[in-house]
Amino acid sequence: MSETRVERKERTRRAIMDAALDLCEDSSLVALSLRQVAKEVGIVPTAFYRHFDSIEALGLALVDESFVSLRAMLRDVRRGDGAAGGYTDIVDSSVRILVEHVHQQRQHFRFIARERAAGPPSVREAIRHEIELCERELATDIARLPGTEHWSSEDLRVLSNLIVTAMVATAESILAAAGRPDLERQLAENARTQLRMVLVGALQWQSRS
Amino acid sequence: MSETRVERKERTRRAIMDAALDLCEDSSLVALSLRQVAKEVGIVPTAFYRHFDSIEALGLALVDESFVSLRAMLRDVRRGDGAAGGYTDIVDSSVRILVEHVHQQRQHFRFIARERAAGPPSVREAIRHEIELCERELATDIARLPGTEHWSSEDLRVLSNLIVTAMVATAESILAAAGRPDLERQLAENARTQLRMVLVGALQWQSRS
DNA sequence: TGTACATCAGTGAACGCGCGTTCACTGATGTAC
DNA sequence: TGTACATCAGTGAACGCGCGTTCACTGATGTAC
Repeated sequence: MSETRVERKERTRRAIMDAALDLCEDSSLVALSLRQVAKEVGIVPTAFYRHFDSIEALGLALVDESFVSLRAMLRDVRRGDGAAGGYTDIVDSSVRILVEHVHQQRQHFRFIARERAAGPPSVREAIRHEIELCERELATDIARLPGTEHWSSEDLRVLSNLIVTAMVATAESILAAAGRPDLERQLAENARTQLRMVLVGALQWQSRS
Repeated sequence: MSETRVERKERTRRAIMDAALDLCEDSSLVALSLRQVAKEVGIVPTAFYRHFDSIEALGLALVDESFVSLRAMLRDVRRGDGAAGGYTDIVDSSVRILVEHVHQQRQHFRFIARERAAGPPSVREAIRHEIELCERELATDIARLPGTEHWSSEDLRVLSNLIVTAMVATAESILAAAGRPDLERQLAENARTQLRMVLVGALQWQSRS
């Protein structure tokens, strides 16, 4: 016996999630049918119910999975892989890591970008919540940078929200630029410039007020 | 005769567009059916074809219409209604105008935010193009601010992209906060802070480089 | 180890329903003379 | 101004199709003894 029943079930579950990511690539979860997914996986439509109650429940599982990818990226950024210190290095390494992860986890990023605005209400809410958690984490990271020692937690949150917004937008642009390396390099350069503007501006703005 | 044939046709066309904006409020254009729209309008499904070739064509018409609203807003911002001069006033009046327009043109903003990521490819492309035009316009406005006289057009575009991104995100948050005035006031305050950080940072960053 | 029974992922038929699109049509509005 | 004809927004029947969900089922895997 090469596979237990549990392993086999898990494999089908994976296949369903992969099929869903593939099939809603060009539209949205709200336009995805259970039968399309079942057909792609190679199971009969009713077998879908052995794994998920509905497409919406499948969507929530995909949100969880996508944010596992995204948190792995944030860990890399936090660890500052390749950065020797100083704002320029933080900016360069962060953008490089972002671009890498967008390529490696293309479908997850695309899923979040899309369903954040267009998914079923519960999926939108789940994504909104996860992004808020990311903003909190980033805020505590920023609080460790030199020059932010006396910031209010609200100011930290506002800055972190701005950075997350800009990086989400950058990720979306890079996804849209797939297969045009020149454009992509330009977008990464723009992202670096924007991050520098924001960091310099925030520190400057803070010391004035 | 109270109405000509042309007027009557125009009225039905309007009703179709309004019905579509209503019906895809909670999902997306890609999940909207021609029959739902026809039913909402009170015409037979086949009559839809007298006005649009497909739901996708209807979507493109809604993009055009939505950006007429959005450009009207940008004109108000540019005119600086209520601003006496100086960055603080520009920021305050711009955010106030944004919040007002988001309320007045709620469905158009929601439509753009949603279909930008989830619409049919042609609709996504149309929105992307229109937003790029807005960024160009904003770049020429920024070029008129004191302190930006010698900026490269690329830097102007990068800054303008950042501002548009932040304002789109603010609009989305305000839409999500509908009916919670306290939260909404907080979001507007955050938007003002972010705009100030960005403007201060950009000017500071520029003079260093 | 062998047997009897339980579990449960996946099957397949069936249901009523909404879908986009075709087609020939109706009848009020508009126009040419 | 009156008449004959053209236009065309909206009708209604019909089509084949994919949808979610129900139900009773099969047969391989797992477990208790």
